[in-house]
This record gives sequence, structure tokens and C-alpha cells, in this order.
Amino acid sequence: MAATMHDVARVAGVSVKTVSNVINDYPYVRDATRERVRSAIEALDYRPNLSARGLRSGKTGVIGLAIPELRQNYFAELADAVIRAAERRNVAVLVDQTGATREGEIEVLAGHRLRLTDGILFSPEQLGQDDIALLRVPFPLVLLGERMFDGPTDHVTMHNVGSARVATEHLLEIGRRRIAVIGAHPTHPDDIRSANLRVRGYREALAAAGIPYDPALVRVAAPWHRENGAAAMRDLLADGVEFDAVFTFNDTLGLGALRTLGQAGVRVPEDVALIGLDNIDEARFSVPSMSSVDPGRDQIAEVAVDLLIERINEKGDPAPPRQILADFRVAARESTGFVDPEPGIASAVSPSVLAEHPAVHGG
Amino acid sequence: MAATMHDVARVAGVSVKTVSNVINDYPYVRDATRERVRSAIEALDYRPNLSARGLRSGKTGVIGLAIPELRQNYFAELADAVIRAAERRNVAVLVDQTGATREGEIEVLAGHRLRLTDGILFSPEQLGQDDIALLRVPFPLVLLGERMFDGPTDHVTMHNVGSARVATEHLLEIGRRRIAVIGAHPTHPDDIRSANLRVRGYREALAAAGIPYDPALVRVAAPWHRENGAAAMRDLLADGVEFDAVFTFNDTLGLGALRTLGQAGVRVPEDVALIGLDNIDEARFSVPSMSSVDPGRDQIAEVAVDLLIERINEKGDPAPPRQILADFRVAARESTGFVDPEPGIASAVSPSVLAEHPAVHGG
DNA sequence: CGTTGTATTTCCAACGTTGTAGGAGCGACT
DNA sequence: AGTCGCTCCTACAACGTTGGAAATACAACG
Repeated sequence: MAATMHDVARVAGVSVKTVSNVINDYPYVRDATRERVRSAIEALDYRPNLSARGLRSGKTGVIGLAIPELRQNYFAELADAVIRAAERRNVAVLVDQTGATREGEIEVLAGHRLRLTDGILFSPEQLGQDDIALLRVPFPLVLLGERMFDGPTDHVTMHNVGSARVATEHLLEIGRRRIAVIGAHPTHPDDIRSANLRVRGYREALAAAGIPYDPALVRVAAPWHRENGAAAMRDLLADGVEFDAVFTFNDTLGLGALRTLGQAGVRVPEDVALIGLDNIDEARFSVPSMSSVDPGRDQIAEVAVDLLIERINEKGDPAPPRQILADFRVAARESTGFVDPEPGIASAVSPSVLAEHPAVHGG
Repeated sequence: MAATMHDVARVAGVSVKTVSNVINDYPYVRDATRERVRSAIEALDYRPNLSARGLRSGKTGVIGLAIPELRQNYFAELADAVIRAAERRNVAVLVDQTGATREGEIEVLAGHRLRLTDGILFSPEQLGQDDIALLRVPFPLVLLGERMFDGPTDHVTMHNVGSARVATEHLLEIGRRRIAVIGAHPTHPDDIRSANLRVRGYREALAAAGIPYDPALVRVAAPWHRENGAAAMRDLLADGVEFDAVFTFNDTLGLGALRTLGQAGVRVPEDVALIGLDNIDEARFSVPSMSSVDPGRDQIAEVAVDLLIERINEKGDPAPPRQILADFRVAARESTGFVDPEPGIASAVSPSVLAEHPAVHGG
């Protein structure tokens, strides 16, 4: 049977409340007493019962992370970053997979899953702008990703327009003029979600360079999985559209496209340059290694955890929702004609950086 | 303020205990009463407070999963499978990353992390056979992976020897005779850990085919990361050793090796055939797609969660520790001369199966 | 030497749930 | 009628912790 606070109190010769005070760093405890309690804790290998603490204090010290699927690299890396950030703040993370289904995501918001948590970080994939109303939930919620905007919650996201613009600019800078795009969504153009924001960034870069926009170069692919990247590239090649570069809206699409290009005998970057977006680890190890835009995932995780903890500890009227955009930068690799310092042994933080782009913060 | 059992009791006109009984499916509740309680629960949108339940019952309904790093694909896919398996059993999963450090892994066993959990699934990467004593912990613990054997806990693992043997046999079947290996560890050959077990499987297959063992073909690579696979392959090529096939001890090594082969202009599979082990999603999408041995990860996750829950609910003297080996099979793809049914669009469960190998179960 | 103020400690209740024990109602059997 | 056995329900205590208030100690002050 594990030791309780009462056991510690008995051994130290104090009341349970004094033990509690020591544990919670209450200042008015004599040093000698504190020391006695400390050594009793040590001697009994006492650990506070978190259920009891949670019951009494209303906080469990656990946050939830709801994502579509861990097996998608992007989310695995996001979860990795979130767990690290949470650990630094002494918070544990319950991971829930929605399976990328609408029902799964609605269940998260209904609070039927992830019950033991003080608040939830949520990265929706199926819910969109029309579902904003669902975000009005009775628990702290911080949104990740880029599918819903101007909702009632804090929101931490990459800079879609900016990232897409610098990706396109990168291709323009190396002299490409017929830049295809893979990953558009067949939705209403007013739609604010990321696919459209990225198309917007692409068009901004083209316009700034004085290059006409050609709809034949913009390819639909949804969801952003490898197979759809591969398929879109096959279509592009089959259609006989002329192009000398591709910007895929995420790295997974890019890896699929890269595979198709390889099979078709198209040389990368000589015939077609390619850049992705997300900068997942895998991008450094494809053949050729794939250029990408790093959307600031670690920063997103850190900021999101901070915001959530802030909300959890918030007293009184809630502050207005905030939207944070992360910094982003281009990681240039072989697929756009750059050479990794050590091919295949790139360091964890890729040093092959072309440019840093501080993003807008605040809401 | 969220509704409590007392609120429900008041609305339904019964005692709190009756509400509790309804929730816990206690049989002796009149249908009419049950119905009244149910609709009160519905009306108030009541959810049991899990901290209180945990305090009273001693169980939190949460299990811990301690792995090195989510950003390693293998562990992301393992975590994915574990979370799915746990969800089916109404259990939530707290994920902890040890960072692949010895200290992190020792902390897990010391019980300093993952406190709110009823038990832990642990996949060690740094601890080895010498650390068996550390496994004698005062909470339910099920070991995943293949670094420690014959310990005091249940253990679910892939069949290292068998998987390595069929991988090698697969290369032999397609006519290769000079089969290199990447991923050996520079340890004592008695060492029981997976690298050596895989070497053993490799040698068994060679011996069965009457092919002499050539130490020059066995390459050290540790840890099993892409960069080390790439480096080992560079060494292999630089040394001028003749070989017509490679078996890498995991897929990540294989992808690194594949990259080096591509850069060096060596054709796969024409000049060198390649097979990995783990069958991570990524293997289906490399260029060329990579053959691998599927070690039965989903089965491992299911069985491990079952064993852990069984241990958590175990009363009285603990049953003796069990060791479970998962079934494994070869997934043949382009890197060994097979063609995916739909290149780049392989289905989730790869249909390109050569052979199934039911493994030994039991302890 | 009592008074005041501040430092330190203790006491008590409460958080929301479930285990235990027991009571009420009712039909069946002696 | 009394007893038994079953169904259904309730009262109470307890799980281990912390908030709040109250009690005690101790120093400084008048």
C-alpha cells in the first residue's frame, strides 16, 4: 500500500496540513519543520495521490491533445513537440485520435472523450468554418491548425498565406516560371481554410513577380496524403501541361509527387523543382531531399500549451480570444537545387535555411 | 458548474447511490427507476467526475505509454495502434517520451512520471538485459519491444529471429547470394537484444541455404536512424565489398541506405535488392518502394493493452510473467523486384504479401 | 506584564464517488 | 402469523487531498 500524507505526517510528527503546505511551497513553514517533512517524504517514498488532489482542487494536471492520427508524420511531430512543451510545465498529455472523422471531432468538442483533462488542444481536420458554433464549449480549448478562424477560442496556427508565398518565391528565385500547385481543395473560393489560404499565398507571389495565373497548373488533392500527391502528379504529367516546378501544399503530398516523378523519369530538380510545406523529418531523407517551408511547429506547440495553461488558470471573465501565427522559414534542399551540408545526415534543426520570416503575432 | 451525482439524484427523486448503481449497471434497479435516472442524467448532461471515481475506486482508467520519441515513425505507429486498442477498451492513454535516454527510462520505472495511470506500457531503448532488476516495480507494467528478456513482467514483442530469417529467405528466394546486413550492434555476441537476434535469424537462413557467413557483409549501425543507414551503406560501397542484396534491421535504416544507393547510382533492385523490417507506412512510398517484414505491430498493441488491463484488474497473487511473440509476414515491394498493385496507392494493409508466418505464442 | 502583530501550525470540512451494511416491501413457505 | 428469501433502495462512511479559519507560539512594544 502506498504511503499517504497521513503516514508522512505521523513520521514527521506534524499535521497533514503541514505536509500539504510543504508540498505546495506554502511560505510559512519553519525550515526545521520543512526539513523533517521532506525527509519523511523521502523515507516513505511518498507520492501525492493525484486523484485526490484533482478531486479537491478541481485540476488534474493533464491536458488533452486531439489530433486526427498519429501515423501522419505531421501530427506525430506535433504531438512530440506538445508533449515536450507540456512536460516542461509539469503537465501530462492524454492523446486522442479522432481518426480524421467528423464524428470523432464532434465527440471531442462534446467533451465525451478526454474527460480527465483540464483543457484540450484540438487540431481539427474535418470541421470547418461552418462549425464555429461547436467551439463554444464549457472547458478551456485551444485550436491548432488552420481550418477554423475567428472562433470563440484561442487559436495557434501557421501562417498559411505567408508560408505559401515564400515557398512560391523560393521557386521563382531559382528561375522557375511555370509553377504547378498540388493540394487545392474543391471548395468555394471564399472558404478561408488552409488550402485556399495557400492558393492565395501562391497567387500573391506570382502577382508580385508579374507572372500570370494559370488555373491548369492548380491541382486538387484531398486529403493531403501521399497517394493523392502521387495521383495528382500522374494527372499533371498525363495532361501534358508544361511546368518546371511544383509546390505541394504539404510534405506528404510532395513525397507522393516525388515518387511519381521518379517513376516517370522526370529529373528533380533539373526538369522539375519541388518544394513542400511542413518540413517534416522525412523531407530531409527522400531522394532527392525535399525543400520545404518550416511552419514553426515547435513554436506552435510551446505557445499553444502556454495559452491553454493560461486559460485553465484564468479567473473571472475570460480574456478575448487570441490568434497567434508562428514564424516560418524556407529549408532549401536538393529538390530545389540546394545541397545539404551532409547529404543524408542533416542535423535535427536543418541548417540549410534560406531566409527567416518573422510572422505577425497577436490577434 | 458541472452537474454532480447529487443533482441527478435530486432531479430523479432517488438517492445518490441509486444513481451510482444505474451508472455502474447494478442489476437490482427497477426499470422505471433506471429510466428516471437515465433521463435526469440526460437532462443535466451529467458526466461522472473521474477524479472522484479514481479516488474512491483506486483506478483512473488511464494507462501510460512510455516510448523513446513520437517523431520516430515506428513509435508513432505503435502509439497509434495502442491508443486505438485502448479506446476500444474504454481506457485513455497518457503518452510519455523518454527522449531515448537512460535517465528518462529509469524515471519511468521509478514511477516519477506517468503518475495518474493504472499501469504502464513501456518500450525501452536504452535499458538492457543488465537492468532487469529495475523492472520489479510496484505497479502493473508490460514491456514492449525486444531489449530485455525473462524479466519479472509480461512482455510483448516481435519475433526477432523469425522476422530476420524470413527477410533473409526472401532475398535468397529471388536469387541473391551476397547479402549484406546493416544494423548490427558492437556488443558482446551473447547479448540477447534485438540486433543480435536479427543477426542470428540472418545466419540461420544463410546456413539453411548452405551459404557461408561473411563478416565483411555485416555492418554496424546504431542507433537505427536514417543517417546511420545512409552512412553504413556509404562505407559498404566505399569498402568495395561485393554484394547483391541488403537486409537492414529496420525500415529507417533501409530508407537511409536507399538514399545512399540512389545517390551512388546503384540500381535497386537490379544491382542491389533491399529489404527492411518494421513495415512502417513510409516503406510503401519510397522510390523504389521498399520491401519489409511486418512484425505484427497492431497485434502487439492489442495484446499488450489486454495484458496490461488484465494485470491492473488482477486480484491476489500475480500470475507468472508471460511472453508473447507476434505473427509476422513479408511485404514484398519494388526493392526486391515485386510490383505494388497500384504504385504509390497501396492500401493501408499492404496486399503485396508473400507469406504469412504464425509465430510462437505463450511463455 | 498585558497587548498587538506576525509567523507557524492545526483542525475541520469538503471535493464526488462507491463499498458496506442494512432497511423496506413483498411473495412464498412453514 | 412468523419466517425466509429475494428485489430494490437508502444512509453512512471513506478514499487522500487542500481551502479556510482558527489556534498557538513567539517577538516586539507600550
